[in-house]
Amino acid sequence: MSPRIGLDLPTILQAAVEIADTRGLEEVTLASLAQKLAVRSPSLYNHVNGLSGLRSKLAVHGLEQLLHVMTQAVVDRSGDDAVRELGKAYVAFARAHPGLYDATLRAPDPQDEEVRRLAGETVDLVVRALQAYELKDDAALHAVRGLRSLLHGFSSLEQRGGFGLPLDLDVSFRLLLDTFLAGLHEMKRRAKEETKPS
Amino acid sequence: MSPRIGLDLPTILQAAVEIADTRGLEEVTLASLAQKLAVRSPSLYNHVNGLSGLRSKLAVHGLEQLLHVMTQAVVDRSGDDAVRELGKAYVAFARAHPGLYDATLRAPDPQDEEVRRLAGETVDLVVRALQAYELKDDAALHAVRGLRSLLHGFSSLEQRGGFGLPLDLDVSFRLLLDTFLAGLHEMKRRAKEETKPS
DNA sequence: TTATATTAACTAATGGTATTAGTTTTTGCA
DNA sequence: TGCAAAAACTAATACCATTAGTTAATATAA
Repeated sequence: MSPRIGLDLPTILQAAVEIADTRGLEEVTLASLAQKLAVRSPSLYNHVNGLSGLRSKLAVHGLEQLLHVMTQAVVDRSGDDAVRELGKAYVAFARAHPGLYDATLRAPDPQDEEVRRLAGETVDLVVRALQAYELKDDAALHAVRGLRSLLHGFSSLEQRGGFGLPLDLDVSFRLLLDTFLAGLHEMKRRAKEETKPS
Repeated sequence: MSPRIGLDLPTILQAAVEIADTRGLEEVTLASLAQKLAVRSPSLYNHVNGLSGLRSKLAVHGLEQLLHVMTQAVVDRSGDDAVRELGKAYVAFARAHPGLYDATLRAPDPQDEEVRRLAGETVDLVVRALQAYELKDDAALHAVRGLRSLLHGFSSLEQRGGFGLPLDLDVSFRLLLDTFLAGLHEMKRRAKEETKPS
């Protein structure tokens, strides 16, 4: 029923994450992974459906971890505080796991059931964090997209060294989040204005 | 002095852009490019320094075009209007040239002189567009980073189909920009408050 | 007009990649 | 003790980038 213990998926993923985070996602090849695991590359096909299968599993693995740290960040918080901690957790994850973070964004098939489930859970989490702003209907979902755009954009550009300026990155990030939050408050105020014009 | 007319760099870049925008940046290989140009792949080495050289030239080419459309977008505009048009131009470029846009973000060497020059010019352009908000010192540069994060994040996620929700993307983008601008105004107001407390 | 130098494009060869087919070997269980 | 399952293996194929060395076209000088 179960011959040869050998490799297992968690071991493989751990090694792949290590390569991705230290050498970059492009360096995660079946060849480099097999070498790291002291195995011949065809052997990996017993655990993973080729390179594309490995990338899918890596993406799911990353999304799970990202959702986890985001979930931890918002427990017992609400409003600006929750959003700020959420943002810090997101950026911290991308910094700690640049390759794995990269992998989460190359989910080959958005059709993948697991990916869709995790994406949905993440959206729900952020919607809850944004409750304090009393956004109605689709507005909350648009805000989720906005926040995600901002977090991903900052993380992505930071990783690629896209910010050429000699300026403190943490300050930039804090200001960006502050500006967005101030904007959310303003939108909330405007919405109230409309409802009951003096 | 000049034998065999044959290929030239503009022709090569045009073909590469076409492949990138239709099939994705990963599909831009020396092999696929050579086939499209009805030439053997080693011949490309007479014009471009291998695959990495091609990617560099593609990145510069994309940055030039992006800077151009952004420049056109802000002429004779200022304040919210300028920023909104800038944002719309950025997103429109990324939508029209997904592969080329992708290439601009994988500049292998941020040391590249041409890349640095274009990046600097782009920053200057955006700083000018943000003049109306009277941001002092580094604040303007932080705001540039913020705006760029938001624009890149939205474009990147849109391209990767990262937004699973069935929600109008243009509305999301407009709201995001509005929120950011409202935030900028609020920051400006707060700064004035500090300067001359009533 | 002819000869030469320049250089683009070529062929051939090498090494790295993923992938498939088919074989060997280990190990749990009958 | 032997059998079946499955993991890891070897061998082979196809595609990729890249380099070395050859062929051929053309602008310019003689």
